[in-house]
Amino acid sequence: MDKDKKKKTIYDLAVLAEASPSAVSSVLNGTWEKRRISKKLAEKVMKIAENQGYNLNAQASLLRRDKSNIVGMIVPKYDNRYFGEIAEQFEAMARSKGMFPVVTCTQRDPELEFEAAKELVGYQVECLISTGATDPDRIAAFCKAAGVQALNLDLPGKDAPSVISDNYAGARDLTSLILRRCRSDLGWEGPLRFIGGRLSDHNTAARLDGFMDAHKELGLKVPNQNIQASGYSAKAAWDSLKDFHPNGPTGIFVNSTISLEGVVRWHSQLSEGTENIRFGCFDRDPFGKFLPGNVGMVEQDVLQMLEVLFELVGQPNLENKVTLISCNLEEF
Amino acid sequence: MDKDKKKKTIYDLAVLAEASPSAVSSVLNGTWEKRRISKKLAEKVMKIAENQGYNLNAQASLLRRDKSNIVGMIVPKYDNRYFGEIAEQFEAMARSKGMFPVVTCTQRDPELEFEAAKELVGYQVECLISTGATDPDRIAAFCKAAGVQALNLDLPGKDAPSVISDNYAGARDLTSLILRRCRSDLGWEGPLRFIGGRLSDHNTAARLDGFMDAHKELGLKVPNQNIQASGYSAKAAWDSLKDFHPNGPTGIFVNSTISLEGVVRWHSQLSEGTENIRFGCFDRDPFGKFLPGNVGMVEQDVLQMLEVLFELVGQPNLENKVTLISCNLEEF
DNA sequence: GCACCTTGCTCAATCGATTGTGCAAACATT
DNA sequence: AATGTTTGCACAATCGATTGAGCAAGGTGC
Repeated sequence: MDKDKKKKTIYDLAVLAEASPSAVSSVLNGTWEKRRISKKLAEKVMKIAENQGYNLNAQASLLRRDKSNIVGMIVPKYDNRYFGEIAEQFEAMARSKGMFPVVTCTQRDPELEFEAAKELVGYQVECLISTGATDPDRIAAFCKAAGVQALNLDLPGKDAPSVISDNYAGARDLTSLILRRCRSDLGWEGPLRFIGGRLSDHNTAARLDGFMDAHKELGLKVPNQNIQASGYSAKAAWDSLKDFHPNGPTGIFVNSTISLEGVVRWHSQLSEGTENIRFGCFDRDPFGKFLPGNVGMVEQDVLQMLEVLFELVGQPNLENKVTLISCNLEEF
Repeated sequence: MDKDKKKKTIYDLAVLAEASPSAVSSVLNGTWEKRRISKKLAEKVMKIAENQGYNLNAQASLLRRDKSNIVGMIVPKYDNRYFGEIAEQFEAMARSKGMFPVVTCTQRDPELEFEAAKELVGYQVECLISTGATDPDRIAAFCKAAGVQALNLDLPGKDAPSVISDNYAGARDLTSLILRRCRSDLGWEGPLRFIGGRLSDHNTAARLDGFMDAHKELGLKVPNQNIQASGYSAKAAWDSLKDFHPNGPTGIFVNSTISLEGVVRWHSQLSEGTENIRFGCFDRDPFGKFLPGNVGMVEQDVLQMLEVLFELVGQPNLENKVTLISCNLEEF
């Protein structure tokens, strides 16, 4: 049964079942009734397949069929809960819909993103989802040329439908919360600092808009040097704060949990005044709640995003519009 | 160029280049010099492929070739840094070695693990890595029957080579650290509690051994009710602590960051005495350092594990032995 | 007894790339 | 000029499964 290491094929089974390969194939892929194979032969074949340890060769099967049922996704990193949950839920939902998910992680590297996209298209994905991609339009263009559906998640593009969080509203509400808590906890009015992210990226820009508007509502002006969108890394966030030794109350809007790592490090290294600091973070981490000074986190609604996304999968001729999904603000 | 949505094939290119499909194929896969195709034709074909947006059909290519260069990995969850880093680094290392990684997340569900393993084998992976698998031996048996190499990571199995952390030593050292800090910070001698994990799983058992031995070294006995390996979930950890209101100093060994979430929740909900608690956690999280009461975390050496693992990939006739990788203990 | 339908399969083409073999033309050798 | 060698490619089989078409045996109706 497992004497010879070569994989069994339908031809091997056909010999054993004294039937034709096509009969074997139709039994194994469930079309045998449609093809008028007798129940007797079907059962015989299935039994033989079972104890020969037969396993379908996906390559051969996919090559011949017109639909692959594979959905591909690229994600930038697994270093935070947000993308981790996206990947995990995406896989679960795809499987529950009878599709085969392939997720690949591209390290926020534009070239790798594109290479991975090409590879996935080579694997005949029916739909390719670019999550948080640096250049989603380049991928969308490639997909279009290959006749593959492209969708964007988390970060929008103009050449494919996009499903993203309502970053503006989430950031505005978080900013208002931090400001309110600064006033109630510290008797301080603002303005806050904005730490992390990249202004060139759509989400950071939208969040900054919300940040500014929340200040405006209270008649507050934000000085330019308070905006430090220094990138997506803990070190960058720490660097942009390390020379800041507040001599009174202060508040910070932290743009992403990865930046939060740097902010918390800075916070913990201050020699004094840490009790006079309040901050909040766009994106959630289960440990965030227990960090001193943290007044709230924005949780992006991953499930809702993916549900909306999956409604688009397989739909032809979609408009390239952006769907906004509301976030949940959790106050501590 | 992208007028008709169908993908270009080597046959399309062959017509355009006025050459044979085999010539086109060898140009595109780099064997054209060996096959004595002229540089002139090669360049012509490459140019045509370029502006026709040609992309290799992986299915067709793999069907014909003997080596797929695909390495598959199943991971249980993306809800912690450890598995996230494993997935991310695995993909990066596989790519740097010219392999194509496929990682799939199986939610700690034994059936899904097995189904996913079968699917990956159907995709002709050359090696299948079971990470933290509930039943690695079942997967290994299946792989063996299909002639596919199986390897285990994080949790060992007896039917395939395994690369895992030195859980015993890591846990022993962490336990010693917590005990030491309990004495120095709180003037309390122990014994500690052990929270999280499953005793049926090898790693929890090994860590418990280390935990017990560290106590033994100090002549401490651990009562049975101090051992609460209640599973891998924050809620389970919280449940096993929620009725515990220490009336003096106490210390906890937390087995996994997911359990830590529950422990920290319990800790934060205590009405008094939180300053008399010390804990440490097996596995690292960047926010752990800032949690009040946390004296240290064990970081598993993912890079080293993967390097050792990749040395095994592709090797025939390996012994099914377990390789232990040392952990790093970080004290706060 | 003949036409016709149903049942239960088999045949052979096909998906797109790879690769061993073969062969004509160009070139070199004596 | 005859022979051998190299160059440059094309042919056709092949990987394993899928699927439209076809065919023989058996049954039915009149």
